[in-house]
Amino acid sequence: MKNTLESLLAQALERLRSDGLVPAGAVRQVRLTHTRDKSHGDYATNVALALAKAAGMPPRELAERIVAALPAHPAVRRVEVAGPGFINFFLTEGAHHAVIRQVLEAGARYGRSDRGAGRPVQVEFVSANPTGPLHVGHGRGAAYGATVANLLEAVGYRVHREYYVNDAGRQMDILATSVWLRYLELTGQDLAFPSNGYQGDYVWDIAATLHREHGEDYAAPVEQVYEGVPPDAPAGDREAHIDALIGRAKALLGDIRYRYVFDLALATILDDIRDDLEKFGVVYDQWYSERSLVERGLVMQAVERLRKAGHIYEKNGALWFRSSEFGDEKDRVVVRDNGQFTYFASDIAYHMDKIERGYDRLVDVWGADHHGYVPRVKAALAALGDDPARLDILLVQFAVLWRGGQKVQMSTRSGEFVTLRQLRKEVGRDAARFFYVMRKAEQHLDFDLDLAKSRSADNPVYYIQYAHARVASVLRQLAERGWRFEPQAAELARLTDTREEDLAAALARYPEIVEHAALGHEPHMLAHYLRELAHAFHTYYNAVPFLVEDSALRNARLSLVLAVQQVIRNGLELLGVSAPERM
RNA sequence: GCGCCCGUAGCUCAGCUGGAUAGAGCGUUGGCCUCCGGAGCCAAAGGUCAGAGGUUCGAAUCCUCUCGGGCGCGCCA
Repeated sequence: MKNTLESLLAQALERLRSDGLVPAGAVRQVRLTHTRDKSHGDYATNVALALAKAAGMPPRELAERIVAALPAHPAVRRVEVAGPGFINFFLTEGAHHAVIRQVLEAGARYGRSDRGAGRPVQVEFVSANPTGPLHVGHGRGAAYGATVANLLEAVGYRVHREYYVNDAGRQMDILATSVWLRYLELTGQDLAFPSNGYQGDYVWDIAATLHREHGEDYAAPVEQVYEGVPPDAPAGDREAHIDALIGRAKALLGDIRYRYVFDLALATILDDIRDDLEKFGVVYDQWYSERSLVERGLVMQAVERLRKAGHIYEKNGALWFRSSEFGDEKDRVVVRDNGQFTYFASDIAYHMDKIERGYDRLVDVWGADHHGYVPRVKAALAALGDDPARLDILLVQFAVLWRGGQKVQMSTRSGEFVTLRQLRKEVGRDAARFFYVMRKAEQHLDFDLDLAKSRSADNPVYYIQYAHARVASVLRQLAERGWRFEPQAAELARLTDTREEDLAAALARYPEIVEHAALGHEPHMLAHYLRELAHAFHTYYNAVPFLVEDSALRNARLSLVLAVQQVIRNGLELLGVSAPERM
């Protein structure tokens, strides 16, 4: 409907343009919105206000001219100029009700569009280091990224979901060494575990696997391991300490055995993360290995490309990328004085590769604490000759958990509630997925665990799901009374109650909500919409009986209610939340 | 110090990219089932949109400054 009206307006403006009244390009100014107040009709536009100056006439007068030039349309009952120069559209009753049949006919497809025209988009999200289980902080990135991906798909993009696996850095060496040290402890030796090592129980678990499957094959005397290693903090430097231990692990194990421990740790943790996300309803098309970037020489190629383009220089024995010429606040090292690539160098290569894989748009979902990193990645794309505007970096603020009116401490040490797995176990997948995307991404999120678990109206997830289940229940009642839903028998024109009109209007808005949420990367809009729709439904349910003797009216009301159910189901599907038939 | 995000009802937040009288939920107060699921509904009270300037027909929304909160500023990943 909205599109129809927009095209009518475009035609009107085109006529006025050929009369020389409005400038070329005016059509792009067309912006149609739903009215908040019913006395302003169903849709309104402010084009006349926006174009008044360029047209050189008062807004109201221009509005009148536009209305006069507007082609007639059967769904439009009346068009009027109001206020300072708004043009308000009033639709016919039939137009209001038409959406009900549209929803029922389109079913699961209702709300989807081909706006993206199948263009390929890559969405990269979570990408947490595989050095431990997913933290509750990663959960928001997971829920948000997955929902943004779903939304983009719904509006017609071809979406590729990707997880970038940082399997090549120093953190992974620390993990492998931590596992090996725990393994040495399992062989019965005592040692002082490094303060900088990974302390979690999962490290013990991996070490136990190694011990169970390979006995003492990976053992070495602790005295040899620690011989000549500089002291740990607080007496010494913890970084130097752990680096020396990594070196010792590599030396004593040799390349092959070290790599085995490393890969065992990586595979175990990655399996855990994959499983965790799958149970959270988050599935990837690809897990992209940083190590593969290095091994294929892509990192070297990326640096070489920058060098050839004249954006690399040497200083203090290191290679620097002149990112400050592309909007970054300072230049950045890509190759350290010890010859190793920095993490940033891999990231340049990774984004170069993304572009080369032919995506139209790139979406990165990052934790907001990485925001300082945005300019340098964009700078790299620009320096490589690509358009940085093709990359959208979406920053997600942290979530703070609350229980019993208190902030939940989330330190690894306290052993309190830290993993996504635990969160899922406590509040369930549906509540977790919904709560994570309830707020816009750049807003800090207060995640109320008690509320997420409560089964009441206070809890928006249950409130929405309950509306869906209630419709299912109505259908069960229908069958018990020996009736069936007969859509052909429905006389939609009988739906004249204001609550029925409100519901139909809400249904008509759904495709626009999806499009808006998708293009703006704002899943919270869909979450809010569904709550409003559920509210309109509950109000209707309480006020009007559906299962009445009058077949034409009964089937009309059932049509409306089933359409509501369909839209709730479609919306929840995009959010990754289930739509139960009974609760 | 510099940069990014945020500041809207007692609390948690929306506000459709500058529109018409700023909206929800919770909480508070008062109501509603012999009827399709009370995990529900209705109503009332509650606002200097942090503050001050500016831009214009029109600002919670855009610009500048001030105040307050969060985060970030490595040859770490």
